[in-house]
Amino acid sequence: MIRMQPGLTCGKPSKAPTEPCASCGVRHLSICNALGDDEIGHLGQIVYEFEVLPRETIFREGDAAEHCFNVTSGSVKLYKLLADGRRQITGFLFEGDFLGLAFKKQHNFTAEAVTACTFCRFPLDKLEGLLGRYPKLEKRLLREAMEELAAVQDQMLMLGRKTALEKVASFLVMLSRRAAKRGRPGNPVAVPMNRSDIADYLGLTIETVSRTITQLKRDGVIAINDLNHVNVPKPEALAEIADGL
Amino acid sequence: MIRMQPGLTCGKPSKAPTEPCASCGVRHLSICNALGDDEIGHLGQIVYEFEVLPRETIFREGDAAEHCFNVTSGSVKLYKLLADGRRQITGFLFEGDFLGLAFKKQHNFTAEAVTACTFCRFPLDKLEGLLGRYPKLEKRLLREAMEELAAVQDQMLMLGRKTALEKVASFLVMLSRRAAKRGRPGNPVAVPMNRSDIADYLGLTIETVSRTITQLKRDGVIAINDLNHVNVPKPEALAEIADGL
DNA sequence: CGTAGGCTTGAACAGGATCAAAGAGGGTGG
DNA sequence: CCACCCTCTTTGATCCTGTTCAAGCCTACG
Repeated sequence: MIRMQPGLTCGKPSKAPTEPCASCGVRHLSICNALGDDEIGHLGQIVYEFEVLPRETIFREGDAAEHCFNVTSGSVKLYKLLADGRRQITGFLFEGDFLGLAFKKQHNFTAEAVTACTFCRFPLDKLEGLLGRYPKLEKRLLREAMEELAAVQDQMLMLGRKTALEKVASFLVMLSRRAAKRGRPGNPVAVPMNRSDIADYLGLTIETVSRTITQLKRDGVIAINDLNHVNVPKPEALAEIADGL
Repeated sequence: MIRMQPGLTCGKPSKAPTEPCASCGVRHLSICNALGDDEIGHLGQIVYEFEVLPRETIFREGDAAEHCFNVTSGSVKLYKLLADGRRQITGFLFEGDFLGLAFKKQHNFTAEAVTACTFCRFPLDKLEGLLGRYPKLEKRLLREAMEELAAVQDQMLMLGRKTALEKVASFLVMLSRRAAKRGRPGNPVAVPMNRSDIADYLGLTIETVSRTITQLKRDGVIAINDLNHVNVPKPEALAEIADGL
């Protein structure tokens, strides 16, 4: 379990082409795609692009909520802390994922870069203006929120009722599915986060995560090349373990 | 237990006044309040009211999602199951709470009455029509969904990182706050659900819940009259325990 | 009364945590 | 290019919180 220390504020701006959103590489993955080619210019007018290094903080729990963001590359973790430093990672984000929309004054979790990342940033007040103007954007956000709520219930089932083995298996299955959805390899699964992040996501310790991965390896369900890439010879077996079968 | 079938009505209809929504007693708590007096008649035209007994199911995980609901009285639990029967209760609902909005074909959790309940039911297709017509209704739903997402992150922090004592304390604090928000007594906290439901909400066993409550009692943080009503002589102490202080 | 279901309490167990130490890279500077 | 160091990961030994198994208790209800 990690104790947090104050980090850096977020990053430097990256290139700003004339039509940033129209030609965006992850538009098809993101909420921006709710707007058509003729409308997306409005997003481009309020967007600011920037990049951050691994471990840099995008925003902290309690910060004034003035912007929301789209991840355009890299991976991000979201977490909450208890007073004594116990940490729960509530989610990981990848390219195309949206974060930071809150109708409250303050963010209620911290967002931190796992790898180097690039983001689009939107001022919340201006985005809300666009929401009023384009109902389909709002509808898209609502849909996204409902999907998130569904996913989060699976996560609670996992946290509250699954064994360590089932948790680790669920985690790998989740990573694999999300990679596949982005057109990336789902089988040698990319695992950009370290053991500590995995542990804090699963509600375990790094030692238990490590031992469990070793066990899956011993049982031939997974095979490990480098630490950040897991081969899954038997995806069905892994999925069954994840579901408690 | 009464088996529900998709598409069929559950429970029996309750009275249907001429203007059901305009005079609704929980309107101020619910999303319906997004519509003004002049507009709310449209809701009344598509609403169907009914009641269910304790332990009756409103809908099951996997059922076709054809309706959404507003709880008008009573308490409801939402849960997911693993194949072997392990259960995680992902939330409790009380009067004014909304459930069942899904943009997927199927519900992804089960909703079951804890106490006797009354509901308003809305056909999803017709409600979506109203959403298009009244953006403020959609905005209200989005806001509600964001609040739900924020609450659910606290819940994950609890499930993954809190001790049994902290979990039980958090649970009581949650019940107390939600009761207060509805203008009900927050101090003798009403606890409508049984130990088994509490356990499955907190990711514990009934024995651990029972022992933990006994401990809180022994420590003078709570006092118990009847099993369903908890007195909290030291609310601050309980809140501190809940936050891990 | 008597019984059944839910709650509490006790005793033993176990899964995962904690404490400790040894490997494995990877980057840096000599 | 290599030696050193720092961090992350793995593995081992022990501990402890919460589980499991089991028995008794209370209360509502027939």
